[in-house]
Amino acid sequence: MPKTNEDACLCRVIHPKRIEKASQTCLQPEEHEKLANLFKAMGDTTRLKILLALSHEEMCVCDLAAFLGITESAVSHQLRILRQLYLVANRREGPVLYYRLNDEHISRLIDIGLEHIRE
Amino acid sequence: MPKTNEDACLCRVIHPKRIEKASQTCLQPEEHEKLANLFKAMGDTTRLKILLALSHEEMCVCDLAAFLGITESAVSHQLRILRQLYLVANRREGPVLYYRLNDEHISRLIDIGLEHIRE
DNA sequence: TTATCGTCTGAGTATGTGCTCATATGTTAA
DNA sequence: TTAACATATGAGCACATACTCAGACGATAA
Repeated sequence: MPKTNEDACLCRVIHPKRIEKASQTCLQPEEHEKLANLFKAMGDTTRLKILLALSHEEMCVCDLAAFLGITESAVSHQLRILRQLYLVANRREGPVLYYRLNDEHISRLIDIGLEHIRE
Repeated sequence: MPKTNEDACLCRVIHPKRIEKASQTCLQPEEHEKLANLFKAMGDTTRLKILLALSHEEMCVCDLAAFLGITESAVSHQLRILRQLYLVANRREGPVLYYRLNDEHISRLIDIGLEHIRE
């Protein structure tokens, strides 16, 4: 059994020093949760389509529903999630709400994600 | 009712030109699915902790289980998902498998995600 | 005011998912 | 070979979630 590393534990192959080092990478619990929620929000095919659609031009709920082929209610539910996480923002023009990406981070995340899957 | 945009539809507030433009942002279905799966994989708190832990040094399943406080089985299940999406890679040393991040994209995604939530 | 339209929200439901447990696989040492 | 250990995998269950439907809310126009 290889115990080549001097920091290996005696009982099993556990490396206390590595675990200590790993614990330094921990985020604050709220930050960790927020970061996971950000990726989770982008990890749904419908929401990802919305983000891609908004990456070039703002659109209203009607547009998005017609584009995605789902009800406006479903779009609204998803937009709520994206709004709460500051992935999208909106602008009112009369009764119509126009949604857009909130900042540049979203497009950058998508670009890097695409780089990864195309590697 | 505002129909300020010349491309607004008559029936409702639907903008055909915007929808046409949005459809140009569509990815190939397999790519779209892969991209969503990538973000979905990073959107679970357990898997995100694993990725953060591996961001500085490789670790074996034992290490990760001890670090996360969950069973090795649970870790193995999550590592399988991360492996299949090429988020992590492993290296065998005797009976022990050491896991590491597969490439630089993962760290960059995490960094940009952190920028976003800290904005 | 009322009527209409765009959007939002709560309830209900079907599907997805992350864990535990038990077992299988694969490697090393005796 | 057998035994021990590290890891992987399948089944089952509890919980999360994305949709539809029905109705509410908010803005505009008559």
